[in-house]
Amino acid sequence: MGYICLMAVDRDHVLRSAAALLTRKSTATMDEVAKAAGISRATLHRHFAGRDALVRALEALGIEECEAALDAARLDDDSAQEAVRRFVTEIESAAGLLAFLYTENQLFEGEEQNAGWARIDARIAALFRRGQASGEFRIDLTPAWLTEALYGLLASGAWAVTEGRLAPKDFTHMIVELLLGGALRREES
Amino acid sequence: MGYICLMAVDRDHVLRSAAALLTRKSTATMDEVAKAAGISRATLHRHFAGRDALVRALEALGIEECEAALDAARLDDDSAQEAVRRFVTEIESAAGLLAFLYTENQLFEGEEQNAGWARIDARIAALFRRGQASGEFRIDLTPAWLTEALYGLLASGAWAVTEGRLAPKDFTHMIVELLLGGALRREES
DNA sequence: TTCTTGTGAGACATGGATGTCTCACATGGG
DNA sequence: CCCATGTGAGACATCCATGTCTCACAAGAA
Repeated sequence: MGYICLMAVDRDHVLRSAAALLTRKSTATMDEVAKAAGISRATLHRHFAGRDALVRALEALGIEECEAALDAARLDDDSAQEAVRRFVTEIESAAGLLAFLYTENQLFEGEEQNAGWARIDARIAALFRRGQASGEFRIDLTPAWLTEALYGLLASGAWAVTEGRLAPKDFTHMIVELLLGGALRREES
Repeated sequence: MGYICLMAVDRDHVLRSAAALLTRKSTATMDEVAKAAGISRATLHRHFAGRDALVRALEALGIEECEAALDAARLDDDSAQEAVRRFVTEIESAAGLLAFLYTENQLFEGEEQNAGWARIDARIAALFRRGQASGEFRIDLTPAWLTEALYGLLASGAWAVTEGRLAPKDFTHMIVELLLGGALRREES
């Protein structure tokens, strides 16, 4: 009975399809999500009890990918600047999902959010703090704000790509360069 | 008969209340919007034919405030850098509304968007282009991306403020400094 | 006062998304 | 072959936001 594996594969495929669709149209119907995954609404419902469960699962997936990217980026190696660069590179494929979850979180309002985000926030903020401590980053921009700004830029970048205003290949460069270097020209050092 | 004026005042008040509410909870019900404005749902309906009309009116208000901020910022005066600073200062009070409209626009999908945004995009992009031409701004970040990033940072800043992660008084500084200077420390010039 | 006007409250129908159910079918193993 | 399992299609009830309507009330003008 390999059905457990089969279920898992299908579930993941459904999740990926849903993420791809909801990135483009955050209000997509369960019917549309099902069609996008190539399954019927009934089967979709067998995997996820309801829309809420689906969003929660997507949130878990987003957190998972985010933490995987943080791990892969080796935040404690060499300079904080390079670590940021690596992280954005690693997170690129999940940026659309992040953008969806970023706005979705806005309307959770009262409810407590998944603890995973707090962990992720802490790791990213710690990275910026390390950069400040080492003298790489300026200290008048708080780590919390830099973290928030990074999310915002990732979302902006993901949307700009889906709407064709930004070439996918420029995604990482545009985000990292703006976040780290800003728009002003540097004096040649 | 001063009723026209009275209507206009009420309508504006309703619009402001709706903007404030929808900034915090973008899925708020017509009922909630009415309560937030201190009127009944029936009266709200007398001002705006439906939710769609309300959102359109908010869009028009956002465009109006945005263009007013662009005018007030005198984009063609002195350095592009200072013009950006002035613009962010001017737009601060409308940033929440902008953030709401920014995400709302994501789900317009097929429909053509209000031409006002194209005008605004063009003016902001032109500002960044001027900065590049004058040598103030680096040329590897496209004006279109800088414009997009500015929107993203304004939205991130507005949300961070409403959720208490950013002090309102730091709003302009955090956004402008990150956008223009980036996170890296500058060598003292 | 009387009439007009805007409003609030509520009833009511509508539409759309959702959740649940049944049933027929296809596939794959025994 | 026969049975079990997962699936698709569709019917169905339900919920919720929305849009429309009526009616009574309060405030202001004539």
